[in-house]
Amino acid sequence: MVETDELFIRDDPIFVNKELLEINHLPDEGRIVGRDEEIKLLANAVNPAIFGQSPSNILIYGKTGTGKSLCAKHVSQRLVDAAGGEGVTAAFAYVDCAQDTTETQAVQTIASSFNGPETDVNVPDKGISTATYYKRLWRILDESYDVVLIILDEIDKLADDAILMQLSRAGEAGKLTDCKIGVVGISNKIRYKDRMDERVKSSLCEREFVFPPYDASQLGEIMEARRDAFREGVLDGGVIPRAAALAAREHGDARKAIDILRYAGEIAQSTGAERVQEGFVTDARKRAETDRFRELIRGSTPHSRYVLHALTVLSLNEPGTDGFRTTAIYDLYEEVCRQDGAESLSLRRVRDLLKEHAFLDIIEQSRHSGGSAEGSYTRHRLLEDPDVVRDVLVDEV
DNA sequence: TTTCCACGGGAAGTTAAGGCGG
DNA sequence: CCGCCTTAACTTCCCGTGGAAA
Repeated sequence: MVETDELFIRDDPIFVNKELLEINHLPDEGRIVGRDEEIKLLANAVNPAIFGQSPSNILIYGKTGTGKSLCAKHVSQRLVDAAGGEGVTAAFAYVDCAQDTTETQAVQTIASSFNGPETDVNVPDKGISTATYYKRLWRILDESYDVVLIILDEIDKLADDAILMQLSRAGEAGKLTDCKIGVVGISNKIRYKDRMDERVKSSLCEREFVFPPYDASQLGEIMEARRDAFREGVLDGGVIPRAAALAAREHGDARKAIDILRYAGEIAQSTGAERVQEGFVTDARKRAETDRFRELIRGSTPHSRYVLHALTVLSLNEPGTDGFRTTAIYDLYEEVCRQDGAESLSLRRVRDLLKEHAFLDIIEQSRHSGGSAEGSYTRHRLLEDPDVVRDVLVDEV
């Protein structure tokens, strides 16, 4: 036990184990809720690996917070353990493609995570060519493993398909002699497959799974499993059901549901309330949304925000419309620029900025055509709550 | 059918900022 | 510290698109 220092308050009146509500906290085995079927199917697809045979390559789709990464990691870990029991040396690597967007960065991450002290291969952080990273990766794999799984999370954030091509053909091309590779791609864009190279598509998508959003009762269970984060009896009975209902109605995103729960606790903390009350949930949701959105647009350029600002104003003025066309947004955008004393960018550039927002799922684009001499055009619809966007944009100045 | 029009987006070029070896 | 190279952000030019009107 750690010695207690009287100077600091150690008795948090609300939380006892707040880590349980942090985003990177992974539940233990058996605490994964409502994904039994998915886990079984995933396990089935990679099952050959425990005998040292090639596992199927997998593509997992599903919106954020549906447990994709969680299940992929969970199944991979169990596979590695099970294979060990059969005398097969297995391992898995996890790559967050949002962080390693280029081919080189991704290979580097894979190679260094498989590399151990027992190999005589050195994988430097940088300084060698992509081809060299591959060569070293193949050597590490052949020397140390019978079979490996490579999880590529947020695979749609990759700049190109090159690494998928390399990984999927490593065996055929004779780069690897002993080791087998299984690739687990994770994407939250259902349409990701459409723009994949045909050759990659056929080999990578041997098995596909779609993870549905969680429903209210599952979200409730997920939060219930983290009740230990709070001091006993502090959490009012209505809080979790209310948060679950709210989260299920909007997105079915477990991560957001847990965020809501944490913020509700923080609101109780900061207002000095003794208990976390059901009434805190609404505010907690708003804070969760605001924080998440702030994070999403953190580091974006001023003009990127002006464009968003323009679309937000339009959405607030005419709620319920199915979107606004590019030129309407551009006109208002120019106005926003003038108010801010900034020179406006070209229409061409604004089109690209809108596309970037669409990529981040901040807005949704749809093509339309028709009208006299109007040809085809794009409509843009804000996916976020306009009030949240406005709040973030306003105090971000 | 052809013409017309506003729009979409590819290609190539410019500029400023930042990292890197010497 | 300097020259060299890469990258991000943005522009300019221009061709393709698709339905309505001629």
